[in-house]
This record gives sequence, structure tokens and C-alpha cells, in this order.
Amino acid sequence: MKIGELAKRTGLAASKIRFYEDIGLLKLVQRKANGYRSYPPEAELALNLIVKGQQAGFSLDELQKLVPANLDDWRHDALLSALKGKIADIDALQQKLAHSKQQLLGVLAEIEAKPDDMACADNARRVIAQISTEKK
Amino acid sequence: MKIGELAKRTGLAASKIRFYEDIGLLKLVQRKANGYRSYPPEAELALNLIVKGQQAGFSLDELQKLVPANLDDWRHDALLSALKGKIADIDALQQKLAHSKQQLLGVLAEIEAKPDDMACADNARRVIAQISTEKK
DNA sequence: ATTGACCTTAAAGCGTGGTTCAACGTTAGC
DNA sequence: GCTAACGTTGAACCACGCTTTAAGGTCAAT
Repeated sequence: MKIGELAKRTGLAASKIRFYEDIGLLKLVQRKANGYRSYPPEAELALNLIVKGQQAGFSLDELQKLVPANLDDWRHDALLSALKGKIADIDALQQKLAHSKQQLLGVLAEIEAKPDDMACADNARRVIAQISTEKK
Repeated sequence: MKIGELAKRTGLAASKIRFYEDIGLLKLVQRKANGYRSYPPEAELALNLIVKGQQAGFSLDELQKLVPANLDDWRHDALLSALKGKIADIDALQQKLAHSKQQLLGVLAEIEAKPDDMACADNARRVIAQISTEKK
């Protein structure tokens, strides 16, 4: 398979596929006599996996360490602990997002709770002061 | 207030404060005769606000459009809709994270569910194939 | 044989959010 | 008056994840 076809099958730009090769992330590639890249069918799987990994929050660097050159040759323990670590990261991020959301909702409420007799500017200062005291 | 003091009070590096000024985000600053920057007390509030805004997921660009030069001169409507928009963004991100987490948990389960009589390589292919078919 | 689509490379550029560096001026304390 | 701490600037640099550009080679159809 040439790069154009692989690009179409995966939906990735050819430049991205070359880039992944440059950084050592996609090793499933050979060259034809004319210099063109030639991909085995598994390359499509590998790219799908990379995309999914990215969506799950793995950096290209992390994926490089986890995804083996040979798709059949996994480092089990590293993979399992990376998965668990990433799940923990997601939990932490979810906590943080929930907190951010509460803060934003709080700010909204503060703004809308402006006493009728308070000037906008004073309300703004009140809101800002309140934000600054919120934890973390 | 000089930049060093402001840096200490806010916990930000002086370089960061200058950077925020460079990109037009912090306008509450004047110059003394010697060329030194001089900050009014509100500058501390403004920086706190910027930090909180970043924590809530606003880019510096967005903050620049939202936080007025004069802290008393807010664009109410833009602010409210930005807040609501950002809350919606957080909701979307939370959805995405929940989905990612489910996928990762699914992968973990798949790996651990390897039939005793299946070779590792075959299990790997089974898992990869499964990942690729998961939605989104 | 020519055209156009596809492929190759190295190098530069982009956006985000800064830090670091070098060279130099100012100020405060002794 | 000296020195250390602080301030100034512009420019370069960093990481990350790519895209774009330029200059060229190859291939398939007409």
C-alpha cells in the first residue's frame, strides 16, 4: 500500500503519517525500488491504534514507548501500568474539570446576584475578590 | 508596586508578567521616570483573575478579549456568554473524558480476558481490532 | 511526449505559553 | 564609591504536533 491509500483509509494526512515515521512512532513501512513508501495492511491498524491512544490522552512520546514496532510484540506489564496510570490521570482531570465548572457556575451566580442598588463596577470587584479566595 | 513585588504577591515569574503585558493581556501598568514598570494594586487582582481564568480553561487569547483594560469596565453580555460557552465546553470535555475512560477500562478488561489458550499475539490483534471498532 | 496526479526530501513555519540569555541601566545598603 | 539586587530590552529558545514549502522524481493515461 502506498502512502496516499493509507492516508485515505485512515483519514490522516500523508504528512502526518510521514511525521509519525520520522519520530519513530510508525515503523511498519518499507521502501519500493522507486523510493516510495510501502505499507503492510497492519499499518492501518497501527495508525488507528495511535489515533485512539491520542484520543485517550496519550502523548506521541508515550505511545512510542508503548506501541511496539512489531504489533505482536507487546510489553505487557508496561502497557497495563500505562493504561492504569492514564485512567488515573483521567480521574484527576475529571475532578479538576468538575471543580472548574463549579467555579464558573459560581461566578455566573455571583454576577447575576448583583444587588439592584450596587454599581456594576462594585459588583465586579466583589466578584473578582470572591474568585480570588476560591480554593486552588 | 514594582514587578518584583507583584511577582511575589501573585506567585508568578516576572517574565510571565512581562509576557502578559507584551501580548496585551495586562494593561494595568505604568512607567516610572527610570523606566521601571509600576503597578497599581489592582494589577494583583487582574493577575489572579487571569490565573483563575486559565485554570478554568480559557486561553490567554480568550482572556484578552474578556478581561477589560480597566477592571471596572466589563462587557457584560460577552462575559456571560463566554462563561456559559466555557461551561458547555467543560461539559463536552467531561463527556469525552468519560468516554475515553470507558474505552481504556474496556481495553484493560479485554487484555485481562485473554482466553488461557490464546497466544499473546492473537490476543493483541483481537484487542486492537476491538479498539478500532469502538465508536468515535 | 506531455500532462497531471502522486511520490520524495529537508527545512522552515505555526500556535500556545512561556523561559532564558546577553548586555546593559538603576537603586539600596554599607 | 562599591557591590548586590533589582530593573530594562530584544531575541533566541523550548516543547508539542503537526503543516507548508520548495525543489524535484515517478507513474499512468492520453
